[in-house]
Amino acid sequence: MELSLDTSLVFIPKTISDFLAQLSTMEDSSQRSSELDAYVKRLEDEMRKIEVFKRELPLCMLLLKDAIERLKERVMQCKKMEDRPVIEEFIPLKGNLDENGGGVLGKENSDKKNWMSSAQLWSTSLNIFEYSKHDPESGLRMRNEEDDRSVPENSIEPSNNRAMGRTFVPFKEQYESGFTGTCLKDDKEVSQVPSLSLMTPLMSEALDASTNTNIKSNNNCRGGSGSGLAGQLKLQNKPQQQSQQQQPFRKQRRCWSPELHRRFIESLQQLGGTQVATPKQIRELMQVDGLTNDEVKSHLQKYRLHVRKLPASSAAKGNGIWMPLDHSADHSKANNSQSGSPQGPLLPGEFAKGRSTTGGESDNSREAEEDEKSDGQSWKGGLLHNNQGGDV
DNA sequence: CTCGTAATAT
DNA sequence: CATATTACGA
Repeated sequence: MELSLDTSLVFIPKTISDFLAQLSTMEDSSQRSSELDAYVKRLEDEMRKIEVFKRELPLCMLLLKDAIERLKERVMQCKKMEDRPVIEEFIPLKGNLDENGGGVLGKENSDKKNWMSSAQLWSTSLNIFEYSKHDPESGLRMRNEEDDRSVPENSIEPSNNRAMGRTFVPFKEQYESGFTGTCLKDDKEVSQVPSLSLMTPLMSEALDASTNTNIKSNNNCRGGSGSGLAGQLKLQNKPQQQSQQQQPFRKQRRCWSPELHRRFIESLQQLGGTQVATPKQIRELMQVDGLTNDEVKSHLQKYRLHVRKLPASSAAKGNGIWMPLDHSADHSKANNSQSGSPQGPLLPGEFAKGRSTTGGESDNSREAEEDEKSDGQSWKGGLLHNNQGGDV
């Protein structure tokens, strides 16, 4: 449905040569140059857009830059002698400009154009976060189904199976099948929300170990981006000789989507607060496929920190604390099949916190744990302008 | 091993 | 600076 772009206003020539040719047919030279200008501007706009991905799309950048440059030359020429027919064959940009990483070799680059359209690029408040209000679990990869497909052949990291073999990340690109949310038997509206899926980090990427230039190509959250890995590359060069001291690849960063975070929060609450929940429990409760303990642990850490930092959230009104779990309008669902107490009193809150861990502080500020803003993306986004502490 | 936290990387 | 990953001690 993304084809409803308003391309009506601006025509999109098939090729730049096309464009130039068309341009040359124009009589009015001023129109010509303005057309040219507009086109250049559009090119520049787009280049700005993909600027973010310049690492992933170096060639695109190149092409774009080239095109812009040349067109600008045209503009110059145009402006100078306004009567010269501006035809000239342009360059490459012919029919198919597919050069996705390492050559997908015609396997199935058919949808390669989709990944962009489905991804909301250019962050700028596009959408990512607003559906967090009442969104269904749009695209989580639940692990209910245990659909762990076997690791593709190019898994470059056999030795380091964290979580003992159950957390390996499926490398399948998920932008096409998207979330395997279908596992939710409970009709949790497995909507076909475009984009928004659990981004699998796909840690191992084809990377040139010899030159140590690791291609960190797809690191954006949801774009599976290229990741052709259709099995055509001969990236079997798995350097195991230098396995001793080097671990050149850091795991791909996991992006905590609002969905994920939401689940995280819920699990957290069900477990009784940030302080009593343990990463493993949380992870198990979340039932998100591919999520590792460490990731949860890390997230927990961050979460705890933030929660500690800004304790009072909405104090202005006597608007006490609203239990952060109610938000969604209606979960009309029985309950999770977790433990023995279905639909029990959720939100046990946290009372006993005899955590005599390292500090032994028991006097400290009260429990500020459940101040989550109920919806994803909370601690930093919502409201951080309530400084009653005073200090700046 | 898991958990918590610090160090470190992006 | 924020966030995620890794390292390390308990």
